[in-house]
Amino acid sequence: MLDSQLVEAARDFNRFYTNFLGVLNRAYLNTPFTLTDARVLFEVGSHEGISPVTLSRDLQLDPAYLSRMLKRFRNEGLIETRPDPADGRGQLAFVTDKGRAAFQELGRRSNAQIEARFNELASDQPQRIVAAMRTIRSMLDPASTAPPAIIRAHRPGDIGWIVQSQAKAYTEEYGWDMRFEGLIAEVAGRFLANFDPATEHCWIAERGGLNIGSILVTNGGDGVAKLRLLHVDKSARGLGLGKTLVDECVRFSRDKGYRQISLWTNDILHAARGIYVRAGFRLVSEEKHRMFGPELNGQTWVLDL
Amino acid sequence: MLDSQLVEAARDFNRFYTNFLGVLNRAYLNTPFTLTDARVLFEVGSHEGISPVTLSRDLQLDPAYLSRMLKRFRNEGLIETRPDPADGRGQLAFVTDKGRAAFQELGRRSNAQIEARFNELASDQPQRIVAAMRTIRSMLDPASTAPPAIIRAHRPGDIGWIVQSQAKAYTEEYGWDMRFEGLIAEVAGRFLANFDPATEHCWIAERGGLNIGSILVTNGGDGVAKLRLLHVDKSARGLGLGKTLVDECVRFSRDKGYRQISLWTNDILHAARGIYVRAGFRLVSEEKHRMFGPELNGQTWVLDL
DNA sequence: CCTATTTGGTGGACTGAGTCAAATATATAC
DNA sequence: GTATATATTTGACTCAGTCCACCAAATAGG
Repeated sequence: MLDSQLVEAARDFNRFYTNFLGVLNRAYLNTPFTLTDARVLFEVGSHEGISPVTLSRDLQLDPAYLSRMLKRFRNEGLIETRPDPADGRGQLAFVTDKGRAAFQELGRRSNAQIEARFNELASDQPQRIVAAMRTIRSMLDPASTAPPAIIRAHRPGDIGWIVQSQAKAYTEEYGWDMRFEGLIAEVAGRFLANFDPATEHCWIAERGGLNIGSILVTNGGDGVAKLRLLHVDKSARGLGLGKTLVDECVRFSRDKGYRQISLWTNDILHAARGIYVRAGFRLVSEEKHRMFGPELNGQTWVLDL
Repeated sequence: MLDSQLVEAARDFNRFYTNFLGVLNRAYLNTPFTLTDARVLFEVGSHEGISPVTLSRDLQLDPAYLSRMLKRFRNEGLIETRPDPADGRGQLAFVTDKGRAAFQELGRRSNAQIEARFNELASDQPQRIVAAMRTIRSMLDPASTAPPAIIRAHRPGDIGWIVQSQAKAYTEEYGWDMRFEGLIAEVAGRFLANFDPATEHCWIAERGGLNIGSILVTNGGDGVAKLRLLHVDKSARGLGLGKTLVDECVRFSRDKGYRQISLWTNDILHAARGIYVRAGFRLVSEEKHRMFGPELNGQTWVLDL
């Protein structure tokens, strides 16, 4: 059965990760806290006003054990508890300043451990690991919500990411050949080489430290802004990110005094075309080409500002 | 720092997975074994003839504790130990039939737990989870970093990877600014755009599906081959990969009838310089520049073929 | 060859993390 | 009002895991 292999593999991973976490959790050996202490402190610190029941349910701890632990923390001045005004039986836990300091110190140690691990890895491995972790988590824990996407200016490495992610995506999805990667690498390279912050910009959409989308505006001269390299990673489609990115470009171009935005795309990229249409672009020319292997319909769209 | 979000995300996953494993491990509650018992029994069962030292190292257990545990297992007829013929101090542990039965029963329970989880998921989710688990494992488990490095021609996405990994590395290590990324993106883009397989080549060093190094030869005209974009990821340094890549380029250039190879580098890249020197390159010119921010010593090296 | 040091394994003694059962007080259901 | 469920606490216990000291065999150094 196919399933049994998967189960076996998952079990194997669990054994491995049990060991791995065991090693990481040794970090607490130099502190006065046990792993469980740390988990509780962390939970109280990050959900102020949490009740012991919730705590014991979330962390799977014996209420008696937890009660004593909270008492200890109270005596050590790490937390405070107040009666729950809404329920005479319950109470709410808060960290004191001292508790917060301890909790942040634990966080720092924990981060340092992981950072040390990540530093031993190849440059793009941490991102892949985190992406994989997110995959697992999103499936095993449907309640977990993806962190919100943010849009920011480009940073070192981002331009390479744009080239790589788009090259891979279009090769896989449409069978384009490497000339496409060559084209975007050149476009991206020229953008950086002649970058004029006053009239040009690159936006990267990022979610939880992972890049998920990109777009850029370059100065085409003659009052025309060129919109280029719009792309949204397939893991982030359907969120309206493409529209947001395009809107951002339009707003930027208008602010900077361009009179028109133009862009070049290919008709098979339906999702992108929909975005352009809704943003008010109009198709001005179209020609068949074979620049990337398969026969394509190249299109030029413009928007007057 | 750039990485802090990733670290945070990894820590978050670890917290989640600690809980998750905690729940799964409740499977042992109905058996006479603790989680640690089960881990040891599993390890002995799947590595017959394993020695207690190895066991205590692999599972991070106190040798005294383990010794007592093995004694208990021996008394209960679950395992047998024989003296190690190769080392009078050591011993080797084997499971008995009864032990094997117990160990398989534990495996069944464990599988059942995971199966139950998987059954609640959509049809393709288990596969994706397992794939993600493999990703994580292959990167975090040093033992599985074993696969040898291979060197191959470039494929879609590789050029973007070159740009990204080098931009990140040189920004972090030497503080170069984004103009550097622009330069290499342009170089890489032009390479692909005008790619002539008869006289040019790109090599990617890969290990276990991950890119770890690159180099390329372009036609500089006039019988001169240009060696460009040599880079080895920090996770793969010290393996002689740089040398191998350069040698490959030299051989290729000789085969293709070039009369000389030339390259441009910066003197602070000591490791690279060592490789060039050993390959027989000689320094022909040098000039200070500030192309990437900090003041650098650009150098041109050549090798007559 | 003898001596010093390291490594594999074991027993004694302890501790404290975590469990189980019972008690108290408040809330909710009918 | 009674009955039952929920939140928290206290008492009493146990056993998983640790620390230290020791023995026996192996290895290293002179």
